[in-house]
Amino acid sequence: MSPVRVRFAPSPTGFFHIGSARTALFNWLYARHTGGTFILRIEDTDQARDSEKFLRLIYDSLTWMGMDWDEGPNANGVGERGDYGPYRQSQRAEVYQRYLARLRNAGRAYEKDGAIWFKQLGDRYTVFDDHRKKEVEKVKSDLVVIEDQIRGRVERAEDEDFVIVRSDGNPVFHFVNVVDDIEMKVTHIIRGEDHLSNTSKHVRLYEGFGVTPPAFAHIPLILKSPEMGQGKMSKRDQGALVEEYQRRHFLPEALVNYLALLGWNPGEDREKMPIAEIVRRFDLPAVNQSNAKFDSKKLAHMNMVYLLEQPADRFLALAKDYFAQQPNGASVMADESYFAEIMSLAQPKIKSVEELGAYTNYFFTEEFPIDDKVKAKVMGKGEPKARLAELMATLPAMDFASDASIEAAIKSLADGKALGFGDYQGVARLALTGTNAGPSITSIFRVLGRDRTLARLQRFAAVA
RNA sequence: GCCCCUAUCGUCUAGCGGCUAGGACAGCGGCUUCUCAAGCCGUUAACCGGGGUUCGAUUCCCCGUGGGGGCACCA
Repeated sequence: MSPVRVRFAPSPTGFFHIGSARTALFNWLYARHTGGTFILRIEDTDQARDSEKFLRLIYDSLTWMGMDWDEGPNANGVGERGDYGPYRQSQRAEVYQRYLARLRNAGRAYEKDGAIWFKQLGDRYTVFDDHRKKEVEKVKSDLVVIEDQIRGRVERAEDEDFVIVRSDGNPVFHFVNVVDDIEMKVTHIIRGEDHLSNTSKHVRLYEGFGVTPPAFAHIPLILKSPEMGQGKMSKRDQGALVEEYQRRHFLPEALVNYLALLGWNPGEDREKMPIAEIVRRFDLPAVNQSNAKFDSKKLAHMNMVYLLEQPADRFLALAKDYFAQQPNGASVMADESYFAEIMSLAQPKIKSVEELGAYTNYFFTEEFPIDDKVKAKVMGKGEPKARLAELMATLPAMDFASDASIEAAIKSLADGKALGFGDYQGVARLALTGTNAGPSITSIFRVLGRDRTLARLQRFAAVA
């Protein structure tokens, strides 16, 4: 069997959609699983809608998700690699001319209304088409049989001539897609199910060229989640674009892991897996046949699990990346070791990098807000003002060397009053952070330091 | 309207003729705990309907119904 060659063939007409990313991923996984070649081909034949900046978005998104391509344009936008180029359809006009000539010589192409049409073989008749509200010419012919790797045998009638070159001279998708797949020796076409109906056209085209079609594998589509409504996920839907996850500092490996699970199952109840294992387990027959609804909660959970297990230095890098984009980022990161200390406190507690700003805010400013609901709750129970006063009295002599020494000091204070640690924890946290959520109170004491801790307690006591 | 694909908890899914229908996310309850998370334990929840085939159908076939896609000089 010849080595596997698969391709991802986006057209740069919009933002990089999550569904496109999943199609790319399945192709990439299959190439890596089989030791084959992953080709990136740019289908930029629709000049009116294409744009250079969308091209870069495709390169960036694929790279961010870790999908490297063996052939195609270089990610920096300069030049390309591979023996079957050019890899942008806008530069392949000569190839299309050659293939058009082949079709003409075979009597399978003709001109009408200034466009060039592909000719079906068989007896002709006309019929009124309800959908298009006009008479159309049909051809009596055998059904096209598609042996799909995921869906099995699919039969479909392909009984009309169709345009392959527009009257403005630009070849259409069906034609260039098939020509390029032949020229680039693609062995497996893995694409969304929305192309299944087109496949009969493509098979006819292969026949017209006298070429055996490659294997087809039509993967299920990604649908909107129930709260988003009905139908296929579209560019306008919340969470539909890859760049959104990049912007929100998701971990790309979490997104990839989640996407791999949408329409594919590795068996053995495995879900969270390193990419090497996904590559090892992935195969076409295990891909599902029914569409999947997108679940942002499950993605968020996957992201959290990945985040929790990151080594401290990687988490710190992610945090820096995040704060670099925040308005107050520079001042927050000014003291490197202080910043690192706080990030290490935050890592086990947050669910996503984008929570970092709000979660650590009070470490970097005295202007943090006080949560009124929390305040009402904390101040309404026991004698918080008395506890606050006791804490302030104890503070000057407290040993700030470690969390343990701070904890011991507070505990002995509590013991002396026949109280518990919790009687001090809540009010101290409120005074120091303005909320009821955060790292251990002893860590907050230690990191803030004696002076700032005391000052905040005093300030709070004055207004509480 | 025509054509194609599809159908198990709310969601992602396991199941490939005989199962107490399993896992994950979400939900709910509890434990743990200095708060909040996390974690741990438990729990609610599903085979779309009707015909066949078979000793026996979630599983195979057919028909409905639901969902999705396509029917362009878009890709």
